[in-house]
Amino acid sequence: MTQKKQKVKEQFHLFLTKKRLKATLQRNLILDAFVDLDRPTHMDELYLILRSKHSHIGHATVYRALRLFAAAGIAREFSLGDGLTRYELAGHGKRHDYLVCSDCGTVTEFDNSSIEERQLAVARSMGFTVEALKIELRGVCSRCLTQSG
Amino acid sequence: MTQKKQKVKEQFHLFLTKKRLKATLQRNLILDAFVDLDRPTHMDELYLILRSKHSHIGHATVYRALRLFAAAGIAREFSLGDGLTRYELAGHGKRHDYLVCSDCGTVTEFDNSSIEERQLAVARSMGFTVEALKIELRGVCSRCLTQSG
DNA sequence: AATACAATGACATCCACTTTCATTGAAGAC
DNA sequence: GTCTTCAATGAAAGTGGATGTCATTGTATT
Repeated sequence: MTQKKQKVKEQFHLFLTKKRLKATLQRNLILDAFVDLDRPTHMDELYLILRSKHSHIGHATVYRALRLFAAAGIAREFSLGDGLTRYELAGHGKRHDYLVCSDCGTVTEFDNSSIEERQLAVARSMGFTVEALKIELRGVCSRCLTQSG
Repeated sequence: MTQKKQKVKEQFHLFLTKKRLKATLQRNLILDAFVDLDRPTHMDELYLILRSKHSHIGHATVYRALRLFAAAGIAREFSLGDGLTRYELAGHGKRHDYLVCSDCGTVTEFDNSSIEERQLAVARSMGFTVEALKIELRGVCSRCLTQSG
């Protein structure tokens, strides 16, 4: 188990204890799958991964677990406009720069700090107090480009 | 009627003629309301505006009209992750920079052309072929800040 | 005016997500 | 270790935004 995973699991169990909630088998399995995947995902993807190994997990439980992870500060909830609620491991800072492949649908993150500084400056000059910033690029990732070409 | 509105209506009727579709009373009313509002909106907002004056419009018709506007190139469809499909007048270029007020929910656009080139350069350096770019800032707009302070 | 067929709107359906509720199971009490 | 409490689970029902269905209405061409 990686150090990062260890830390996330500790954080989650601390949260459960604090709120007098229970550490169930399902929650552990879902958290493992979520951390192991290590990229932004959504309920259905996790559900399929989990069902392939453990057939006794309901989809409502996966939904509830993901919301719980968000409440625990382990995950961040976001959306890309395709109707699915997505989750990513928190702790990447406040940055939310996504590359969404319009071919395979995979979401990857990238770092764009120099540009964000200027974005924020423009917004502030309009009297807007910025709380969150999201940059979303849609296109074709290098893997899909190679395969189709 | 503004020049812009005139132009949009002409474009729409050209589209209808080309596709052998019909210019109905409802479509005209919906287009008028959409252009007059002059900011990004969604079905329900338009529906309420329209119903307050013309009780003979069904919500399915508003949905269909908005999709038609998008097909005609008059409107652009987008989402902000709140489950609503939003539409804005097209023709602002390919840029989609939104300021979303977390207090009043109003969406305003801002122009950020100097930054686009750098965004694209970063993505391309990762082997990503960019098709669309969306920047979304959440925060409190100057009007809400003044009212609450 | 007559004809053809797109558009409308009430209603049903879809889909992602949430809630309900009877049952199961985790964790503290003893 | 057993008991007790009450949160968690999962199957099924419910929500809400968006879309499909279909009989009827309305537009535009003949």
